[in-house]
Amino acid sequence: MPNGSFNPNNITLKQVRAFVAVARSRSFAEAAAQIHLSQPALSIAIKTLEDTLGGKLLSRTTRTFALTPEGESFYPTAQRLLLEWDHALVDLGNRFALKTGRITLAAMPSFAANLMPQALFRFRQQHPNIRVALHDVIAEEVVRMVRTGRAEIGISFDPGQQEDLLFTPLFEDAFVVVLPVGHPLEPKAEVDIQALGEWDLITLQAPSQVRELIATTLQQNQLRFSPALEAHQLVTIGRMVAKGMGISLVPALCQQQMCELGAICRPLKNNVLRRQVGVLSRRRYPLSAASDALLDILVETFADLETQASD
Amino acid sequence: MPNGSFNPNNITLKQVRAFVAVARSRSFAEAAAQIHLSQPALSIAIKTLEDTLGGKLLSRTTRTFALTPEGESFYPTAQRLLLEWDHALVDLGNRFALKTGRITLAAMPSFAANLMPQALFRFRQQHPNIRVALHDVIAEEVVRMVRTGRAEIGISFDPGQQEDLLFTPLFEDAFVVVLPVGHPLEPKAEVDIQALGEWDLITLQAPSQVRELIATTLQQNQLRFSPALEAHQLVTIGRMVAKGMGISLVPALCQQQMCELGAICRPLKNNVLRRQVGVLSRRRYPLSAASDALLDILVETFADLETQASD
DNA sequence: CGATCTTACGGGATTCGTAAACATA
DNA sequence: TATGTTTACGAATCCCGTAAGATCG
Repeated sequence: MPNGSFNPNNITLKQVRAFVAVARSRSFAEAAAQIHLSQPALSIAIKTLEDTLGGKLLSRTTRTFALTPEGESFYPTAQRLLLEWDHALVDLGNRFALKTGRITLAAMPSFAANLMPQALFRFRQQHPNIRVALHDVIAEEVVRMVRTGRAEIGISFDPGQQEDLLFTPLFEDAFVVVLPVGHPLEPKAEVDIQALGEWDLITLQAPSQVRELIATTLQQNQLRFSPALEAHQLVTIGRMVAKGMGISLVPALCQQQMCELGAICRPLKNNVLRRQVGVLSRRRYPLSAASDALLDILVETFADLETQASD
Repeated sequence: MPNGSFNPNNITLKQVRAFVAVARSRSFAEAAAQIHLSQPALSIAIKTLEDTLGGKLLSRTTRTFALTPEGESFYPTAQRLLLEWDHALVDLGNRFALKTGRITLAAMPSFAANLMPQALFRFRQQHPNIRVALHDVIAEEVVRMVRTGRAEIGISFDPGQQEDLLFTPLFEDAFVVVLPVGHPLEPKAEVDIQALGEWDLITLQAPSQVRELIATTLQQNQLRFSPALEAHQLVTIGRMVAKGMGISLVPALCQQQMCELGAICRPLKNNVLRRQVGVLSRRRYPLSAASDALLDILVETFADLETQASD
C-alpha cells in the first residue's frame, strides 16, 4: 500500500502547507480555497504526503473529519516550522528588497564629518529601515576595520594595491593650506609649497598616512618637516591656526570646517599635495544588498567631486 | 532582473537543501554529487532560489567562492530548520513504520491478568520499540477511559450500542461457578443456576456491570441476589472461596487464576450467564498505527476464543 | 439524496541530464 | 590553459484543473 520509498527529501513544503490548511479548517474544500488550489489537487497533495510518510495523517469520510494521532502530533510541529520558514524567508526577502538590514561602515574623520552626512541623508531617505553604524576613525583604522570585516565598507585614501582589498575611487582630494585671518599668505589665490618653510607647521600628532604624505612631499621640495605643534583632532588644529599659532595642511574636505573655526584656506599651487579618496571593501567578500546600495549612492554623490579651495 | 514575484510559498525544500549543500562544501560540483544532482541542475536550483528571494546568496566565479552576507546569515537558519524538518518527518515515518511510538490501553482485570500478557508478548516481539502503558481497571472504567481519550483502546464487555464508542467483538466469555475443593457441587460437570440459591454467594463489592449482570440473571431465574460476602479484587474472592466461605461467579477468563488460588471452576448449564468481550475504541477518532497493529494482534489472538470451564 | 472527497485524464509547467559555451585565476 | 560554472535544449516527470465517480450520513 505505501509508496515504498520513505524519503523526507521528497516531501514538499507545499504538501505540508496543504496538510496544515486542512487540519486548521477541518475541510478539504475550505482549505483548497485558502491555499488557492483545486480540491482534487489538494486531495492528491495530501495523499502523496501520506504515501511518502507511510501512513494516514487525516481520517476523512464525506461527513466526518478527524486527524489521526500521528497527524495530531505532527500538526503543531508543522505549523511552527512553516511559520519559522516563512519568517526566515520573508526576512531574507526584506533584506534583498532593502526593507530591513544593517550596515557597518568606517570613514576617515575628514570624510565622516564633512561629506558623509549628505550621503547618509540620501540613503536613509531611500531606505529608512536600514540601520547604519558609522565608525569615524583615522584612515589606517578604516583599512584595518574593512580588512578584518569589522566594517563592510570604508572610506579612506587609496591604500594602494592590496591583495585582500578592493578600492573604488571616488575623487581626488587636494590638500589646502590653513591660515589665520590676516596672515601674510592670505592675499595669494594659491600658495606655493616653497612658501610654507617660513612658518610654524601644525600637524596631526599620530603617525598616519596623511602625516607621512605631508612629510614626504615637503622633503621632496627641499623643505624640512619639523612640526612646531601637533594635535590629535582636526578641530584642535583649526583652532590653533585661527589663534595664529601657525599654519597647517589639511584635506580640502575639511575646508568648510576650518572656515567655521575661523581659519582661512588656500589651495596649494599645482595641487602638489593630493590623494585619491574612495571606498574600500574586502576582495572576495561580496557586499550585502544594503551596502551595495550605499556604495551606489556614495559613487553617485561623490564621483569626480571637485575639492578646490574657495572661500 | 529579479523574478518579480517574491513568494515564500514557491520556495522548495530541495532548493534550500541545495543551498545548504553548496554552502557546506563550498563547491557546486561537490554539493551536486552529495545531493545526487547534476551540476547544472543544482546551478539552476540555486539560481531559481535566488531569483525568488530577490538577491544573491552566493558569490561564485570559477575560482573563488563566497557566501554573501545574506547567505551567511541564512545558512545556519536553513541548516537548523532542515534538521528540524528531517527530525520531525523521520519521527513521523518511524511511527507509521512502528519503529517508535506509545500506546495507552485499558483492560478489565480479568483480561489484563489472564489473556493480555500473551498478546502483549507477541506485540512486543514484533514491535519492540513501541512503549505500552496498560491500565487494568474495572470494565466501567475501561469504557470511561476510552470515551475520554485517556486510553486509545480498551478491552471490556460489550457496553451496548454507544454513540461515541466502537466495539469490536473478540469472543464470548461464559461465567463459571467457583467452588472450594470438596464442595457438594464439585462432582457435577455443569452446574444448574438454580442450584446456586442454596449457597452463600461472594461477589464484587463495587457496583459494576458484572455484578449487575449476575444480579439480573439470578432474579430472572427466581433467585434472590443477596451476596453473603463482597470483595474488591478477584484474588480476594478466589481465596475466600478456597477457604470454603462460599461460592462465586466469575468470567471464565479467571478460571486459571481461580484454580491457582485453590478453587475449582464449573461451567453453568446452558451457558446461561455470558457476555461478549471485545475491543473498545472511540468512534470518529482513528487509531494510531501502533494501536491499529495491537488491535490486529488482539483480534488474531483472541477472536472466537473458546472459554469453557475445564480443570 | 446531497454534500464531500477521490479517481481519471489531458494540457502545461517544471525539472532533469547531456553537451556545449563561458569565465576566471 | 585548466578548472569549475552557466546556458542550451530535448526528454521525462510532476502538478494542476476539469469532469466524472464513489461514499457516507
